[in-house]
Amino acid sequence: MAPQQEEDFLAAYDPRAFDPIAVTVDMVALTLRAGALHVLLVRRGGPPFQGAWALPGGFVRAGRESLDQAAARELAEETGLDAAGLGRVHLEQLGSYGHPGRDPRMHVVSVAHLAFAPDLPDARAGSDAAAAAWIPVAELDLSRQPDAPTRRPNEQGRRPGAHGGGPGHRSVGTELAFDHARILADGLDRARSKIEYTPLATAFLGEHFTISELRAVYEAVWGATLHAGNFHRKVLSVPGFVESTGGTATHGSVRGGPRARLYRAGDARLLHPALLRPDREETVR
Amino acid sequence: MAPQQEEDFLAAYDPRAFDPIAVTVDMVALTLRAGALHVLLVRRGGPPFQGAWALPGGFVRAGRESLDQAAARELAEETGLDAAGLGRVHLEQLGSYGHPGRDPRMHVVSVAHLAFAPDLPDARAGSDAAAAAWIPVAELDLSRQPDAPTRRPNEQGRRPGAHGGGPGHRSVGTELAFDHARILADGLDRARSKIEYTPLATAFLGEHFTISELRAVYEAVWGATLHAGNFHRKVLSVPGFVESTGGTATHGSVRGGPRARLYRAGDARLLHPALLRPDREETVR
DNA sequence: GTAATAGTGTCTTTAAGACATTATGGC
DNA sequence: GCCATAATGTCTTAAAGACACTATTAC
Repeated sequence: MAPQQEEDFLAAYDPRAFDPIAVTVDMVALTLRAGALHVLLVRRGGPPFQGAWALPGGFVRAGRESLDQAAARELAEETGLDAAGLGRVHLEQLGSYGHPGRDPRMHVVSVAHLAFAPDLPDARAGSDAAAAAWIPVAELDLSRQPDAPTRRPNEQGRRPGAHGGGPGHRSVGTELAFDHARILADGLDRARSKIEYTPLATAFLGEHFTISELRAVYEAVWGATLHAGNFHRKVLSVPGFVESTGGTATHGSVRGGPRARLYRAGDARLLHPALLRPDREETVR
Repeated sequence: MAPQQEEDFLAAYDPRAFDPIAVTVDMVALTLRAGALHVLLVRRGGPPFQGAWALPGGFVRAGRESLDQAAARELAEETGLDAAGLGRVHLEQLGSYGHPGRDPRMHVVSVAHLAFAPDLPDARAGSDAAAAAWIPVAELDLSRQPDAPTRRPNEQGRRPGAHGGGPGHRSVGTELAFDHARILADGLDRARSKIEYTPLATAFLGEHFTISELRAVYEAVWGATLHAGNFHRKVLSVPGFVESTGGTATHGSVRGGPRARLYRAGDARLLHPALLRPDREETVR
């Protein structure tokens, strides 16, 4: 911070000397239910965007918590998780969104976070009275500006009811408040690339899992089908990705087949070599 | 945002009802000078951390600019770049840092940004009276907590004068104010991985460059020496990374050799296949 | 001439992907 | 029996890395 800003700082001790900026955290919490990717949303009870879905979030408590702590607190409030439950959830910062017009009431800078959670019981209302629920990502309208894929928040909020250029055939009550469609889209992009280079796909599963369950995570997040045999060999060949528990599943698959062996997450923090998404050459340039 | 927070919002319209949180942007601006990576720093003129180096930055103007705009404005003020010059600089958001104790005066959330710039004239003082300068990264003391490499800001600021566990043999006046050592370290980590998957190493160079100059960027950012022949063939084999200008350099290298051909940045936004860093297996797990 | 560099060629090893094969279990 | 699945094997192709080699330029 530049030294002359001391003056600004002194002035800032008097909140009335500056227009305030509110700081919030918003959560993109993802989980897998019945093989489909779901995101935790709350229904807005008042204006603006009354009745629309929104990402859960809230104010950072000034002087009392860090951004990560605020995000963890919000997530716990909406999901009912305790500290032990939160320990099984992957939480990382996604990015900050601070366009002055993104909230019509005042300038709000939101620090978005991304969470990968195993399948949890139904969400409950948080400290507030809003209904929280896990919603399939595929049901949401995430149409965005065609020329700004995901490089960084360009912070152009979309108006409620304004339909974008995308195929809007399932946009009944599925538009998100504020710029939350963009935040969610950025979170999904991050999730898709994160599981390429890290073993965090295991954060969507229970402590013990089969290779097929792990493959289902990749298929849900990437929206692609993977070759079962090659995937199996690849996962086992990456050092530290998974380690065997020695056990096997109690049942075969729903449609039959041998009982799969069980694994747990290994100690690697990065995957070498990585599990690269198929067929990105076309969309990449 | 959850609906019950309407009340919070209404209250927030009166700044005195809440302890305020200040929102700033800080810049990690990197460039290459004489083959070494440099970062733009300002010398602090007043307490706290008087006399220490700090990242350039400043307050976000409430209601008047986005985070990216604030970051671009700060960078322009410190470097003297106009809009045209900024167009040749890569700018992206790095992450936000909001531990309540990171600034002793009040709770400040800083949205850090990362910039890759070609070699620029000497930095000048910004709108403030601080001296801004490009400092070799190798001269700075970036020792950090050994168990928290870079996963996300853990927001534990270091005390000035408190030496970490690293080899502190060049820490005379090279400690950064606030938590800026961590922010810079995170920026360097981001830069190191960003040039693996994107062609952004070209952002450190002029419009025309040779393959050797591009290799010098990778060597400076990664801190490793690369095989010249393999690097050359690899760069030319990645579609859209560079394209030939048809011209050649006017001189050979300082120590002799043929005149190198000139290239400019291609149209790819991601590199496929990527240019992976050598020898990461050991440090990775 | 000497030395260092630009650029290319060749070979080995590793990894990814397509496909086939065997065994197991649900129905 | 039927069929989908778990797990492994084989083959081809792509890519990375080690190394050699030629041509060119500064000094």
